Amino acid sequence: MSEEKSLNFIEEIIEEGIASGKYKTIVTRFPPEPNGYLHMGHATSICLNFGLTKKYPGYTNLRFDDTNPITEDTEYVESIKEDIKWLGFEWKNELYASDYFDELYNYAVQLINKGLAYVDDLTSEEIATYKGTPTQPGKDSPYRNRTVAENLSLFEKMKAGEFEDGSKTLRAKIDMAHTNMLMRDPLIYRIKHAHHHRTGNKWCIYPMYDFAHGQSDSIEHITHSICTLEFIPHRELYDWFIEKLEIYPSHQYEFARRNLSYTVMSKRKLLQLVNEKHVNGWDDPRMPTISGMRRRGFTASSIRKFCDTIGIAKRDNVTDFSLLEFCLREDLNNTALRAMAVLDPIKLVITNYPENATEELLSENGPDEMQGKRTVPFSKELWIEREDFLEVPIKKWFRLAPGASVRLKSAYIVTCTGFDKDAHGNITTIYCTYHPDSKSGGDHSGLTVKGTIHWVSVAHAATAEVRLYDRLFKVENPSNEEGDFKDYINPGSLQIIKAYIEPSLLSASIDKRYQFLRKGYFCVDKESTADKLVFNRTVTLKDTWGGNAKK
RNA sequence: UGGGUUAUGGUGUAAUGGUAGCACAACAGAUUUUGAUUCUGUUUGUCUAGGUUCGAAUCCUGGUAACCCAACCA
Repeated sequence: MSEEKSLNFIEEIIEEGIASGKYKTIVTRFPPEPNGYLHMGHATSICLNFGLTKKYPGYTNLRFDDTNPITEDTEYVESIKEDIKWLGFEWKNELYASDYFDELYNYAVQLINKGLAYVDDLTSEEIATYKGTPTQPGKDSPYRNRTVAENLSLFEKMKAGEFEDGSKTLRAKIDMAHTNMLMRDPLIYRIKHAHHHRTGNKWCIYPMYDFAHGQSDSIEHITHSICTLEFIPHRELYDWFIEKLEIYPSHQYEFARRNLSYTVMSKRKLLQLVNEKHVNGWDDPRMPTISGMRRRGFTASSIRKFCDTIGIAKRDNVTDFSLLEFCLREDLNNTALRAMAVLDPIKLVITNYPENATEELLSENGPDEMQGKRTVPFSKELWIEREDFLEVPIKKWFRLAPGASVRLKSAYIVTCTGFDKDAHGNITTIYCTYHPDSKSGGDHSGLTVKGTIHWVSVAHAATAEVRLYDRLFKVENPSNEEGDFKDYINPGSLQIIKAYIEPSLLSASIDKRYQFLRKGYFCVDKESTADKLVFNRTVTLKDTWGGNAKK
C-alpha cells in the first residue's frame, strides 16, 4: 500500500539538498508586488512556496516587493494579506523590500568601491540605443569609466535629491556585449521623487527589481527563491550580485506559470478589465482573482486541491477550467446545504389537492445524515422549472409532459393532465393530479417514475436576485487570438434573474454554500440585504443530459 | 542571422535504460426521490529523422516547433 506521490522537480532538489547535508531546513518566500490583486496564478505560487515548508522543515516569509512607489499602494498590501490567509496559509515574517533600503544602498556603495558600478548620465532612450539588440552587441556608455570617487560623490548626490528624475542612474559594470541582455550593465538605481507607501519621502532613489529581490532573499537567508520562467535570464545577474557582494548565496529556481482556459492571468490585462469596466471591480465573481473567486463561492480547499493536482513543471501550459470546476464540485458536493429554488418559473396546479391546505414536508439538507433535515411547505400551487415540462416529449424524457408522471422532490408523485397556453403559444400553467399515497418517506402507491423535479410553493415562495455567471471569455486562450484579447469577452458572462426560493433560504448565511437542487451551487453575495437577497451561482452541476437532449 | 527554456493522449502531470501510469475531459453502462453524487468500462499519447543498446519517452547526433530576453516594471 505504498502509494507514493512522485516529487516535482523542486521537491527533488530540496530532498537532494537535505540528503547531501547542504541544509537541514528550508526557507521560501512569497514575494508579491503590492500593485494589484492576487489571482489564480499567484495561488499556484502561494501553494507551492507555503506548501514546501509544510512538507519540509522550515518556514515561508511574506515579502512585499515594493521598490516602485509609483504603482504600489497599501490597499493592495491589505488585500494580498487577506487572500493568503483565506487560502489557509501563514507566513513566518511579514517583510518589505523597503525594509532593506538602507542595506541595499550600502551594497550599491560597495559595488562602486569595487569598481563594479557607475553613475550614468545617459537618457533612457540613449541607454536603450547603447544596449544593442539580442543579435547585436551594445556599446559602452561614455560615462562608464568615471572614477570611484566621482561615482561615490554622484551617487551620494542622487540620494540627496540633487538631480531630477531620469537624469542619472546607477548601473552595474558588467559587459555591454554579453549575450544575456540583462548583463549589459543593468540599471540598479533610478531617481524617483515619489512618495513611498512605507518609507514616505525618505528616499528619492529606488533600487530596481534585480538589485532588490536577490539581495532581500539573501538577507532573509532564503534557500529556495522560486519564480516563474521569464526570470530565467535574471538568474545570471542574481548570482553575479551575490558573488560580488559576498553575501548569503540564495538560489533561484523557475517553474512555468499556470494558465487557465477561458480567462486571462496577467495583472496588466486584469487591470484593463477593471479600469475599462468590463467587470465590476477586482472582486467581480467572473474574475480569476482570489477575491473574485472567493466572492463567487469557490472554497479555499478546492483551490488548494486544484493547485496540488495540476502540479508544477517547466513547460508552457493551459489547464482546463473544467479541472478547477471538478475540484470545486467535489468539495461542494460534500459540504453544501441542499435547498430548492426555481430560476425560470412556470406555475403547476394540483387539481385534486385541497384548496388552502399546507403540508410541512421533510427534506434532507445534504448527503451526510449529520446535516439533518428541514421542512419545506407544500401546497396546491407550485412553481416548477419551465424546462422541466415539454409539450411534446423527446426520446428518453424523464420529466413532465402531458400524461407523464414525475416525483416532486420530497413530496408526491404527480401526473400531468393538461396545460394552458397564451395567445403567443407560451405555456402559462400546467395541471396535474397528485397521488396521495405516494408521499415521500411513506410511499405505498406502487408507482415508479424516472424523474424527480424540484419545486417551490407559490404561497410560501420568497424571491431573490440570482446572478448566473459563465466563462469570461468565449475562447480557450484569449491572449493567443488575433487582435485584442478584449474582443473575445463573452457578452453573456453575467445574467441576472429573479428566482423563487424556498422560505428556508431567507436565513441563508454568507459563509455557507448551498446547492439549489438540480441547478448548481450558490452562495450569498456580499451585496445581499434582508430586503433584497442576492445569490451568486458558483458553478452548475455536472450535466450529462444537456448533450443528449440535442441528439 | 544571438542567447536561454521546453517538447508524453483533447488538457494537466508521472515513468530517472526494463509492462507508457494517474487525474480531468469525452463516450458507454449500472445505481439513484438531484439526468447530481457513487460505481464499472471504453477511446485517445512519447515532436521528427537517424544512431547506441538484448531493450530508449529516457542516452547520442541532426532537424522541427513553441515560449522568453533589447521597461529608469516586477
